[in-house]
Amino acid sequence: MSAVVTRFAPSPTGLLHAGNYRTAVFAYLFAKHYDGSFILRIEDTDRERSKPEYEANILEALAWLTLAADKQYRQSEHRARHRALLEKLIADGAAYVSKEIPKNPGDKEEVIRFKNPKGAVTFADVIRGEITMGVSDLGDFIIARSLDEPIFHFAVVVDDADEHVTHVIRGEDHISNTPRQILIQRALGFVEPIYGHLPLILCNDRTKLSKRKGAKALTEYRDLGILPEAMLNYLAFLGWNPGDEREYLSQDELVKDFDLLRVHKGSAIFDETKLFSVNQHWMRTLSDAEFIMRGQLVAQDEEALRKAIPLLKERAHTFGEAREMLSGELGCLFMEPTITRSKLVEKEPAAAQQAGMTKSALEGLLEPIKALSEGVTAKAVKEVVMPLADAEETKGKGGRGGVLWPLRYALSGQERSPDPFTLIAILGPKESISRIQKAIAILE
RNA sequence: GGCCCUAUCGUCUAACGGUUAGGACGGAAGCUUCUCAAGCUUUAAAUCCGGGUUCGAUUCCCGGUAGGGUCACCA
Repeated sequence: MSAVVTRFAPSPTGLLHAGNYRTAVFAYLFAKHYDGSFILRIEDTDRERSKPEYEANILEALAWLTLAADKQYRQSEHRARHRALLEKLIADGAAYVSKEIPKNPGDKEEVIRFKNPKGAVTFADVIRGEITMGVSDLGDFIIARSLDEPIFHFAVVVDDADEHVTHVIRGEDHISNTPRQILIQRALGFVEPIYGHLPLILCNDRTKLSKRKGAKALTEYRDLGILPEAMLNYLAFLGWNPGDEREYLSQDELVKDFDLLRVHKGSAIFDETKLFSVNQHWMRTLSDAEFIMRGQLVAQDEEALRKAIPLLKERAHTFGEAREMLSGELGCLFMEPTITRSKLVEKEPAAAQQAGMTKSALEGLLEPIKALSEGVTAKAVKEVVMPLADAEETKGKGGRGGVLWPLRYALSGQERSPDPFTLIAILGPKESISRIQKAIAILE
């Protein structure tokens, strides 16, 4: 049995989205699972619409997803071969030059049509079983605009045969193209590859994913701070699963377990929320150093940044979000916050508006915190501070919150933030004292 | 409209005739807790409908219905 060869054949006529790349993922995983090869063919036969920047984007996206092609070429490089076979088909009488009345601007007055043998074509699809389609209605379909301008159907058939592609793995939207391609194959005497038509990836409205409907280019997710291993994992699980209850698989594991036979027939909706949650999982598997590097995280205080990583790991779903947090809700770790008196005394019982209780609570924290050493852990801080807060609670003066709220607010300047123990551990006792003293000053 | 494909919780899916129809994401509740986040626990939530076949259908067959794809001198 010959080695498995699959291909991904995008046309560089736009930015490709997750649905397009899911096809690449499956073709890649299938080939690699069987130790075969994966070919990238840029289908640039449409000279008008093909653009170098789109091709560059495809290359970038594939590299990001770590889907390495064993071979890569542009379809236009095979023009001579296409021309030769077109001539052969015409010589054989299987195709002919046809005079046309141009219907649209750009239409040729002469094209090459394939002589349709009529009848029906049946082919086997690994995912769907046998499919039979009548072919008469197609008429003598066009296979080239001229000897040097083959149309998709023709170029695909020739290239797949020449590259010894054994499995044509592509989207379900190609099912109706398959019969005419098989007709061309037969006329050329090529062996028929095995087909596997993947279910489509849909938008929320259940129609084919498309840029027009707001589907992001795959590279946008990269820019948002999605990890390639997360995207790969998520994409692989759209229409496939390993058959057990594992949800997070690495590329190696995917290659090991992937099989076309377990691919679904029904289409799936692309769910960004789930993608983000998968991404969070993969972010959490990173070491703190990797997290900083791969997330391209920067902060004035590198030491504080390092200490803030665990916080980011529990909060951020993407690196973009992590970067925002560093200057947003976690900004207090790097910059002194501005605080207001009214927020500071928010937990003060209504009876005592003089802020006296808050002030004394903060003052009571000064000495114990001062006694802490630099590099103290959040747990150790809690052991010192919590008893003080508990004491307030037993005195019935507003509970722990009477101490913890002003403390946390003095340190963070935020209504919502990590707990004060963690804050002190990251800021260090010295900076913490400084902030608490400023809060006390406001209450004078 | 013709042709083709498809159909399990809101979403991704498991269950190759026999399960209390399982898991994950999301949701809700509780615990924890000064807040947020996380974590832990609990919970709601599905076999499109109708016929067959069978002792027994999510599963096999047929018919509906619904959704999708495709009908270019694009790919």
